[in-house]
Amino acid sequence: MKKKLATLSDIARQLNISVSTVSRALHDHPAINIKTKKKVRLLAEKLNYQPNLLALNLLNRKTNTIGVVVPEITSYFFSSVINGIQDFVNDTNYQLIIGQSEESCEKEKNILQALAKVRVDGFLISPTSETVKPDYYNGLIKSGIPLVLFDRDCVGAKADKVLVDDYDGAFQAVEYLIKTGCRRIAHITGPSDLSISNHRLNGYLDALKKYDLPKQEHRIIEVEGFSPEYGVKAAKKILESPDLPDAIFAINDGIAIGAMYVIKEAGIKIPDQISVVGFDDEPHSSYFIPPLTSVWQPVYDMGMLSARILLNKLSRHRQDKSLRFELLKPELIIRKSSLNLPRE
Amino acid sequence: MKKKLATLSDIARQLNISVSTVSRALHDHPAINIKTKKKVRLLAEKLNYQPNLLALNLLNRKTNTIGVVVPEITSYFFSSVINGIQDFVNDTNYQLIIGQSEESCEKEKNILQALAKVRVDGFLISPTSETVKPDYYNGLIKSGIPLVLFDRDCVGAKADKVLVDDYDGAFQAVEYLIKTGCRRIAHITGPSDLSISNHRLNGYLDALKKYDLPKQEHRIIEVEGFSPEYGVKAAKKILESPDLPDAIFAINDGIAIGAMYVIKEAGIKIPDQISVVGFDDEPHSSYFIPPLTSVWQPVYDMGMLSARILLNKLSRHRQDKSLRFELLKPELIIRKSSLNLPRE
DNA sequence: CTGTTAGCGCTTTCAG
DNA sequence: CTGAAAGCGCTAACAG
Repeated sequence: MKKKLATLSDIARQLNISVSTVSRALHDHPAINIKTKKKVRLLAEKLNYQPNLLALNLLNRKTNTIGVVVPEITSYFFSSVINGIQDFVNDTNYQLIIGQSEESCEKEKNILQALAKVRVDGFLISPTSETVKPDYYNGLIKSGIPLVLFDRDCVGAKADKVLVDDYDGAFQAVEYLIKTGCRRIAHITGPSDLSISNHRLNGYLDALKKYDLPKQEHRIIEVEGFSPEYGVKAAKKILESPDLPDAIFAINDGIAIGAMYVIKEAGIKIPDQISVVGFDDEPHSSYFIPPLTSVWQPVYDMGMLSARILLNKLSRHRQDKSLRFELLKPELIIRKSSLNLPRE
Repeated sequence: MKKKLATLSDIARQLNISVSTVSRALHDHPAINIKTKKKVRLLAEKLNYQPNLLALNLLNRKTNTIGVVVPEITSYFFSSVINGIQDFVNDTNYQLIIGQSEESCEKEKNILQALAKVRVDGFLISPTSETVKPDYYNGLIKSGIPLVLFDRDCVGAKADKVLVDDYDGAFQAVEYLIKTGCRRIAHITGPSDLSISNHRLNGYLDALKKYDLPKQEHRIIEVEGFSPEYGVKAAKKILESPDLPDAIFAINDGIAIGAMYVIKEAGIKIPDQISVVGFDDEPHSSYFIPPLTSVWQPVYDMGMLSARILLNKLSRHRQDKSLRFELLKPELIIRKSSLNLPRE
């Protein structure tokens, strides 16, 4: 049933010339008679000839595809990064193959293995929250497949990296809260294995330190996931305590949104009684009431840049060993879920 | 620099046997000496031999990849469908290549063309809002690449289809609004070329008709996009009119959220003065205050089912001409952005 | 200007 | 039980 598409030799046979002539004609090789070219082109058109990329790939030992592996695709964050990657790659002749690790280290490994088998030319990876050791990554690199890590770091991986300065984002957010008068600032942090959790936590702690505010263990709540239901849980725990905070800095918008929900339901006023700040600046966040103050990250750019770096590396034949480490700057977007900064 | 992986002939040479023997040994061919098998296996292991899929693909004229083309990947809706597809495909040896048409018919065509060139075995497509004519789809099908359409229909396409009963979802929503006492129900509809827009609009109209409520043109507002900002625009237009509605049924949650924002800002009470109902039941929707009533769709199942149908078709050698048409049932999830249904 | 040949890595007859 | 050879579709070096 499978219809066979026309091949070079089909054309060659019908025209009584050799395959190589046909190939050359189609590639506009200078040393080919104009008339022959025309003949070939015409027939190719008529037969709807499509070069068989499989053959080319085999010949070139190159597939012009790159593998993108992210923890999940449904979050605004990762899908936007992928968008950036796509848009960059669109202007090239590369294709994307996308895999989801679902935060499972083993799944990630399987995907990587499978994609290596189909001979992707390179990888764009955001590690799972379980991924601790860089061994497998380094194995891939050693076997000749370049790889760039984005958003999440994996220390020890000998790869290019494109990260966001999470520490700085968190610091900005918390410093801002302090400047607006908040003194009892709670933090909802993420899984402690995750680089971004730690960086944001450190930003939070250092901001407190800078203003001589004490670190209070009971104000730091850890959640295992990033969706609103975890925020709900965390916020309930916070509200149970008699010692209410006057601000909550959440690891991301999903958590912040869940928290806001609980707080508002409890009749507590945002931001008058409690300020709330998130991270990611998701598109819906500005439509809550009050609109959520959040740390914006250059997600799209992160995708673009990662792709650019990978393709760049791919195009250089002589592998240069230098590794790029890019740290993109986040930006605090102030909305009404936090107090106004009094003019200084 | 590109490290060459071990090939069959590498193994053959080192063992002083022929490639075919190696190939057979690795495939556990019955007619091969056990000792030879062991030798071969051992060396293959040691050399970390990986079969070259490119060669296999060329040989089999099959790539074991399927192309997924959606308007966008950043929306919860499509990324969840993709999730379903992924999960189904994971248990097979197929890979996914994902493309975004960005609602542009031309872009879609380009992607389809590119993916056909890399010889994907089949397509899973959700047409753009511009796509009207099924010609290109039918061309692909005729050329031997099977294709299933999901979520959005394209009349005339000779493909399997997996759709959601949008008409029914809309009807449920509006009937419910009527039963809770709403009489002046506005509808924010989507691009009129889009099948889902029309089906939902028709559901809305027929529900009105069933209860002898007049169709009022000025209560039907069309938007060109699905994100909150369009909802904001539409809601502002609605609020400008002196003749306020007592309910708004929005084409999707994004629009509903934008509308809710404007309404609440205007000091109008939801649901006391205006009920709001969306479509899609996005994960954030239940965390707004009031939580958004919405029509849930079996997105994940839609992905699963589409993939199942495609792979099924791919596995049958003799193409059976029968086309499947699946209409999945949506479900109204009642929350507090609409009035309670009085017990009947 | 054009044809012949070899080879990318693998499977599969066809012969031993 | 094993090997030789052909072929998937294409390109490129080498001859004319």
